Amino acid sequence: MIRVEEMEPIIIKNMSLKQIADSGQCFRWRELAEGLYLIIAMDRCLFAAQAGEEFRFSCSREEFDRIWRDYFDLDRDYGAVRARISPDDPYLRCAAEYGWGIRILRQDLWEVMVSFLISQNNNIGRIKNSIGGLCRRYGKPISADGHNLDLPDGFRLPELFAFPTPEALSGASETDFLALGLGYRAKYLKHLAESLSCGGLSALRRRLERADDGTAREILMSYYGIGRKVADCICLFGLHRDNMFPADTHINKILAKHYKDGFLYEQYQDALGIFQQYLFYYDLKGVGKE
DNA sequence: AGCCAGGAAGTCC
DNA sequence: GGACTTCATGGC
Repeated sequence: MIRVEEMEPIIIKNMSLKQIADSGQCFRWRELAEGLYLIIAMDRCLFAAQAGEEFRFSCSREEFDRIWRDYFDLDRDYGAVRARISPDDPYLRCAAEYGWGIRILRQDLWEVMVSFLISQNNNIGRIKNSIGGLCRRYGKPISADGHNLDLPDGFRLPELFAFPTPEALSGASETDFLALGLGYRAKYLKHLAESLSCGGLSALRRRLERADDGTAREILMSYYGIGRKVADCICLFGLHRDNMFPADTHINKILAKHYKDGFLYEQYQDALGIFQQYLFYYDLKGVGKE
């Protein structure tokens, strides 16, 4: 068993590493062992171990408070959010109870854009493979030095790579992306990487930050290959706009089946994205059917 | 073999 | 504005 013991263990409620890893919002977490995850984000790596509400992290306390507390969205009380679900909404209550440990991570905007561009009409396993390939080919190596890990004999850590920059990806061709299994999305990524290279990403970020939700969606949809659903995913997962409610095949199926009389969009304002994740995960795991 | 996967663009009307 | 088709590709 691998031991992670740099920090004193801390207690976190309403968080399940396994549920987050399986929730389809991030595609690069890796389960190294039961309850132990390797997380790469923001050009850093982190080893995280969970036993009940007790968590151990491989970074210093200072780094955790400065970087990862925000990444895990720990300043939001998800228990209070769940308590807002209407008593007359039994399906969402069940979904939220099932996915009690899901949180909306504060991920890097560019990584989210690329990830959900690739996600369209695709399955999560293949999305993970494609993104993993992109990082191996075009991402900068990351070191796990400084992380205090007690590794069992013979255990070898995988090579770690940062998510590739727009500039790194714009150097690749559509054929290169096809070889990584991107399919027809290869040309979308080629366009996106080129238009956001050389300062384009920073400019976009600034525009999005001062745009309202509708405008942010429109800006994102103006890019080749980004439609309504992907734009909403980028707003939710890349900009942490918790009132966005991306409707994919799972959500549409749920709405048609269990919400023929409507969904409480107004009442659930500014928590819609979290509730969407509960519903998505519930259906993804096959619990919510029938 | 056909259908599905965290859909979007193109092409009709 | 819709409805319908096409787009890659692996898994079941």
